[in-house]
Amino acid sequence: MYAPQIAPSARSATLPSFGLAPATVNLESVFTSQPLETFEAGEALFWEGDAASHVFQIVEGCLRLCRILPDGRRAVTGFAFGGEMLGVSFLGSYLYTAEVVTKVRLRRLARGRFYAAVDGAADLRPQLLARICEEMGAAHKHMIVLGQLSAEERVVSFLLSAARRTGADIKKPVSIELPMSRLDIADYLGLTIETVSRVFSKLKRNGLVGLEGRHTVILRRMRQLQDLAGGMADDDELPSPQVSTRYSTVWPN
Amino acid sequence: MYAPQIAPSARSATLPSFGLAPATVNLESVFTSQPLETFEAGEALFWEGDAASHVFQIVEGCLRLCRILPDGRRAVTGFAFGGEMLGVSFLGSYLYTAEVVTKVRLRRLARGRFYAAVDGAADLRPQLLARICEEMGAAHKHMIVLGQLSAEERVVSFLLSAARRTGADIKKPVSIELPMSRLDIADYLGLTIETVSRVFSKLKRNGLVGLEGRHTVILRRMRQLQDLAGGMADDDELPSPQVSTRYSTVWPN
DNA sequence: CGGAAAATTGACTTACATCAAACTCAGTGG
DNA sequence: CCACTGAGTTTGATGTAAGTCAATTTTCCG
Repeated sequence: MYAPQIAPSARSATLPSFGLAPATVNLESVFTSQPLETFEAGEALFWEGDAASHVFQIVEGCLRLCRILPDGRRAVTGFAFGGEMLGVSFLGSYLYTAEVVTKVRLRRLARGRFYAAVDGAADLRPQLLARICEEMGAAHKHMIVLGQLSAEERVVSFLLSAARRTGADIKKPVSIELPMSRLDIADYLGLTIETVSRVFSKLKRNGLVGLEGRHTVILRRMRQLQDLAGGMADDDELPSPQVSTRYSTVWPN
Repeated sequence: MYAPQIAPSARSATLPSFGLAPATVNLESVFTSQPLETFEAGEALFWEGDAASHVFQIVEGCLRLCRILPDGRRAVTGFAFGGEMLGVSFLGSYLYTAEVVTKVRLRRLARGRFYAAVDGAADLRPQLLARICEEMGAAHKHMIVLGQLSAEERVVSFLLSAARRTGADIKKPVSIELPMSRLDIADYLGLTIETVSRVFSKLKRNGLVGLEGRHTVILRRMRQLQDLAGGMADDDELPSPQVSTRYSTVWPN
């Protein structure tokens, strides 16, 4: 899992709904009447510790989610992209600062209104829970990456997560965009810039990836990359599509 | 936070509900008609990857929540104690194996029934969300511990989290019980047994803690311990008691 | 008690961090 | 259009926190 934020649930967007699916409404529809806002690179959507006043639906762009420790160290806890929601799983205040990496277009809704809307629609409640559960799964996975994997394993699993985000077949070479800086990646993976850079260089030297400019990586040897990921390559996207699409009014399980 | 599982919400249990609080039901009450089960040390409650069939309410005891990587490495993603719930934030299958550290007494409920019960009571829905948000906050905190803190900082922040669990005043010396083994702690903190042990010894040598047997630690110099925790000592237990107790029928914010 | 598992301690190694250049490249202005 | 600039990145040399390997020592349970 690339971003610990609520995943875009690509399936429900891309699959036709057949005759079966009664999916009357989906979570995204809650935002449809909200105006589209734009944030430029460098701006902050909200700050860690701020009262969590809104829930956001990212339409496009990339955000960096981070916290600063008292002594200045920075932890990037995740990235958020178009199609995801932000701010759903916070209690009173935001857990992190959300900063724009590349120009973001989004819709927002006051938390109270968001929850009221979801709470009022029996269809939506299980969808919200499912989203949060996905986010939880991502957080757990990242814990393991940070706690158990070597530098190389961390970087490779990051690249593979990014690849998976594209939706492309993960068996075949893919070109991925990494809009964030090396520092962002380093702070996300609990490494230094230099270490991230050295792993990139080594992967390139061994022909596993190609680097084009600062922000695009071509993953070439998918099999070998999988092997280097130390077991954090597989198992995302657990096979449970039934929740979001087909039986959307039913609680998980 | 110590355990990434849903916190016991100590306040709602200990505070009187005054006249104001209309709190008709609380989340725990959903389990009251379920029989009390017992699990002995070493048993597993469920396994990572199993279909997530039940939600558990831990009455007493301690559990270790862990995942095994393909190559045998083990990650302990958290511990669970009496008063907490387990299995709430899973989609289709359990994200980790739950193993009993010390004899556990619990009640369980089929997930479908649990969610139906919560979904049917407008009072309970915000409570469930609040619980999951707390769990999310704990997961985020642990990410930072694993990604940014030194060995000493990790161990100290672990000790302080354990101290906070006791509910005692965190300014004054406390004696804490650590029922889990050093290996469990090491795998939780992304360190080795030896490193954990060395940090314990150093803290003892410097008079910051006392060690009595394998499982009890006396925290003596709270101020200095706080300083060594590298900024992960404070800020749990965010001031948002309103959700669970006083306005329990209202969504956060 | 005795014995095995758990924990501690010590000597040594290593993966990653740190410090310090050099290089790249996207803007900007001449 | 190209030189200049500075942030971002890569590369290299060196340092160090934590890991590994290997004995002890402690604990606790029968």
